[in-house]
Amino acid sequence: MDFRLLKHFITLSDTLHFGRASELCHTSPSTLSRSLQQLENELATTLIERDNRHVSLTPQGMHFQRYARDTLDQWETIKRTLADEAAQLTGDISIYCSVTASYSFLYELLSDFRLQHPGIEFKLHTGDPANAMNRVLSGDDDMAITPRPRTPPPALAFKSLTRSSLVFIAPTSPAEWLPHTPESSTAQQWETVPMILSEAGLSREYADTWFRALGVTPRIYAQVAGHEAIVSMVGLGFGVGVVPKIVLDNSPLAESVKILHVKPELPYYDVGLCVLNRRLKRPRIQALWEAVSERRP
Amino acid sequence: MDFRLLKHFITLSDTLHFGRASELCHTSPSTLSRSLQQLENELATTLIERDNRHVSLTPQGMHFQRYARDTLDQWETIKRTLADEAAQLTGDISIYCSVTASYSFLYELLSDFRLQHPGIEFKLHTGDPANAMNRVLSGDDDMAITPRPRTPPPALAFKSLTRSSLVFIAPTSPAEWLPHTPESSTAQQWETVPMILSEAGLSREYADTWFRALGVTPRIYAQVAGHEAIVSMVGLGFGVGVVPKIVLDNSPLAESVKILHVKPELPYYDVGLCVLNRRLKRPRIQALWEAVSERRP
DNA sequence: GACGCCTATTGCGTAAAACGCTATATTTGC
DNA sequence: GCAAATATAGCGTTTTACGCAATAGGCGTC
Repeated sequence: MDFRLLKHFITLSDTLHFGRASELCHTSPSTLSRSLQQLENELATTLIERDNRHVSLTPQGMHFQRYARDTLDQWETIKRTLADEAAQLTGDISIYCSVTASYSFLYELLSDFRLQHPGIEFKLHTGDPANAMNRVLSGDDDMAITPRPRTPPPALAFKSLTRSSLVFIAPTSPAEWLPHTPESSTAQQWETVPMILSEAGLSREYADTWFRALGVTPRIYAQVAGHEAIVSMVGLGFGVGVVPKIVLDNSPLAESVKILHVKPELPYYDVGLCVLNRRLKRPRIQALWEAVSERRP
Repeated sequence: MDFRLLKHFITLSDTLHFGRASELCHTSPSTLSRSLQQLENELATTLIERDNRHVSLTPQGMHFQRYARDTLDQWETIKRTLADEAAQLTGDISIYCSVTASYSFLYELLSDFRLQHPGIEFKLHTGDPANAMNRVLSGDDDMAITPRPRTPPPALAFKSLTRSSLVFIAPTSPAEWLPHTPESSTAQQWETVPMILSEAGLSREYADTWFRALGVTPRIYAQVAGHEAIVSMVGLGFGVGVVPKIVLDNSPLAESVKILHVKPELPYYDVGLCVLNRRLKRPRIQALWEAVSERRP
């Protein structure tokens, strides 16, 4: 069923005259006759009673006329609607990040963008930054805020937002296992410290590297998913943790812990936004990506 | 826009895979690809984001998917509806007849038919029987109950319902101009009688013929449209009228008038149903026509 | 009552378009 | 890095659609 058939039928049912209708449709009477035949075959119904001299609608024809008009109207409506939607970006963008990132970066990142593109909805998923890249690679989320790995997968595009340092944190309450001179680290003063580390992710890798350089196998008290939980456990006095400083700055438990200024310091790392290269073709993703580039000159 | 494009799009948006969708559509992947291109061209929008390895719906695609499903649903619905309507006759049948006919014939004519074809509505127009054939010939009404003329127009089909005689009627109240011996008519006793006749139609023609045979030019007191009004005027004592006996039999004023048994008697005539031959092709008209044939064995 | 006009329909030759096969480019997983 | 997967463009063939001209039938008119 082609919409041209509907147009032909409507014109015909308005004029009740094949010759005049064919002119209005910019076609020949024979084409119009065949259009109507095709329509009536598909519907297995007579829509227009006609002979060489008279043309009139059957009851079914009147009914079908309403259908045809509605259908063409709806077609015009969807065309206009889709054009409007294309002009104004719409759809969802899902972002995966840590709770900390949702506090610290996101507002700044999205506040302007939301005003500029009110048709776009954001779906925010928070969780352990260690999963961030996989969530993007698997397509579960469009974007993620994550520490930039040393060698990002080629399918991902990366954009730095800020740098942050990893820090050791200890409870402010006293504990006998606290290293006495964290500024000059010795192996033996760290061997008995109960450590609270990430299960995985860059902070864990950096911490492991740090201990290996010191020649120490740390006593791991707990492995935690999510940096925020590390702050909690350290604040409760369970041990010493390693977290990005930015997590500490945004933590409501910052008072319960203190930074241990160890030597050598843990490395800085980039925190940035990542996205699948191929999703950058999506207009709304591309728009956000570029908005991030142009932010804060 | 062809509905096949919509089907292709829906299958594609369900499977998100050109190969599998093409099998479901019983076509080739290249056809499917071109269907989608055509659709996107007509809509000037990207519906499906795709590369050699991934297929996904855009926001517009999701919106259009709803439209496409609705549209195909509506198409199936109208097909079913029209098929039902075709199985059960529907539409209007308009009938023109005199008030008398509407009392006397119509109930009998239509009562069974209405039960058998509840989808058909009747539009009843009453008026002077003299107009009946013209109403049908011009297409204003589908059918009419009318006296059968001596030579019916070739475009009309005719079917007798009953015979009726024309009668002279006079007021029951005395009047000096009343013919004293209607049974043996003489010219002079009729010349002064105030006659109340139809303006036109068969009853008028027959009356004229009757008077001409008698060699009398009647004194016409009033020319009336509609036999029922003749009974009224005669009942009020204005003169002598000529009406079909059946009108008298159905008149509430029958008590106010009496039949004059004139010699020679006015002729009988057929009262029947007429319809345009070409309208007999309409199923509902044909059904009624045949129901009339089979009525009352 | 025969003739001529009007008009929907059909036959047929041509034009267009749609289809499927194949090759290609590109991506992904091992 | 290689092989498998897959959407798409090119191209030859088939199918479909179009319009012209002829046909058939109804209707008004002389």
